[in-house]
Amino acid sequence: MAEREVDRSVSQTVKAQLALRDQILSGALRPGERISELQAVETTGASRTPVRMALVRLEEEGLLEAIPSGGFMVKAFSERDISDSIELRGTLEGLAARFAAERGVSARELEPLKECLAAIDELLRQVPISIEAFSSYVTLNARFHALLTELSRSPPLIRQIDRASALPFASPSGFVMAQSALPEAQQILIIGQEHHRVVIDAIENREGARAEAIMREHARLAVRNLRLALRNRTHLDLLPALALIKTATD
Amino acid sequence: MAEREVDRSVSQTVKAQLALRDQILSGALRPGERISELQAVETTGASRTPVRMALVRLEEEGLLEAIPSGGFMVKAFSERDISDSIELRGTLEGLAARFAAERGVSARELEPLKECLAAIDELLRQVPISIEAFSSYVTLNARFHALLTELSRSPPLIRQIDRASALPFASPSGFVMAQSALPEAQQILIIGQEHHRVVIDAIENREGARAEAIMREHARLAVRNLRLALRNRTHLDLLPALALIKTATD
DNA sequence: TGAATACGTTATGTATACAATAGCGCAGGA
DNA sequence: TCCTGCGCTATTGTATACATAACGTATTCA
Repeated sequence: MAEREVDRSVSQTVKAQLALRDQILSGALRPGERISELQAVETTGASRTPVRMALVRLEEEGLLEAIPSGGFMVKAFSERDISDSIELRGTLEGLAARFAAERGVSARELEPLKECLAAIDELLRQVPISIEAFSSYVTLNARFHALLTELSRSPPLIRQIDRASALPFASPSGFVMAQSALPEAQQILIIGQEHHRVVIDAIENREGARAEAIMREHARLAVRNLRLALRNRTHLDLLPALALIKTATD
Repeated sequence: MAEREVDRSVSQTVKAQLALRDQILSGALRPGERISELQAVETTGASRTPVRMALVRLEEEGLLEAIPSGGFMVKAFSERDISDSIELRGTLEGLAARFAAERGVSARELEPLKECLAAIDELLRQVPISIEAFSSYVTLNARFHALLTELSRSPPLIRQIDRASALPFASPSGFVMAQSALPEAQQILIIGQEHHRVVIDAIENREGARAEAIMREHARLAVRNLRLALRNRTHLDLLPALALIKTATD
């Protein structure tokens, strides 16, 4: 009995939204491709009304684009769009870090951040890092960034960062593997981890400007990371642009 | 014949969205108040489906909040939320100004900005400034900021700033009058105009850091402006929080 | 008298039927 | 052979009907 209720515990709208997002981010729907409501109804199992609500939400989320004559298409992103998105998110995270530093954070609140840090340290001890470890890193890194954002205690900022991260953090993708194969990956991860360490230190010492600066630097590292990945794009040609954003921000 | 077609030229969804937004921002629906679909159907003239789509859009826009048990309510904002939103927008505009400066902008592209600047100068020559002039100022200022954002040539950033500005710039409100009555208003406007002048200069001379810094300072001015207005809140008690955000950002 | 439960009403979530429009194809004429 | 116009089809936009869940009220029992 409990098994069947799993389906009903989530609204049809949410179910449709998740299913469609997966289809987009997995590349089943390619950038530029028009999304047919009827087809979405078939693949998601929901009826047209919740599917339409999901489409509207995904449009607001930035994954879809409204077609003037009606309907939606999967949005396409240029390389510049992607790197700008990374820098954008870094700027917002910088503000969040500054807020955290200026407004003060208790040792107890920093605890989960430090645990994340330690866990990532553990992973990075592997040389070279395995694909599984890299995958764990991606999850832990996302968690670190989310926790850091929360420290700002600013609902509008948290909300905005969530929206700016919709693309960067949404997708599970094969890109992770492609990137972990790069020889430079390990170096970049180590530098990124150093940034994590510094931002915690800055927040602890209530150095707002330093906390902000390091997060922006962190984003610039991610942009370098993206460029690097794009130079080795042999693995990537078939992946949707969104998958690119994801990993480049990690 | 043409008269009736005006109604049909806009989709029911858009019509409902605009109507509901007006109701929220005008204060007809108070923060925290639940929005009844049925009531919205009556006041907007659209049927339930487009009304629901409009509600979803307004939620994504940040004006509404989903109620766990179903339905939507008008979102309420604290003073801190509002000042954070202003600083947030200033940070994004700073990034936009930096992009504009670093990426280069032609003299022709700066022309509309300078026209705005001159028009505002003209208005500020009045001492004290009239309510009508202040109202024109609000419009011109919004135009200036929109043009500046465009100069970044970064669609993701422009989009994000639009979202961050949904609250600041959306509302026509009686708050304009309340603020223009403050004796300090004129000084603040003059300082703000100086910021506008500096950012154009910085962009022209491709000084990215300076362009960014001045826009962030501009936001801090707006926050001071907000605090000032809140100290004289006699006129404001009956206005929805959103109306506050609007003017404080101008 | 107060609290708890049951029932009824109301509002939201979902599905589907209907309408309108845009795009496409075919056919006919120049 | 190409261009134009008409008509059809497919898909989206809108409306409404149905189902379900939540909230309020009233009644009953402790």
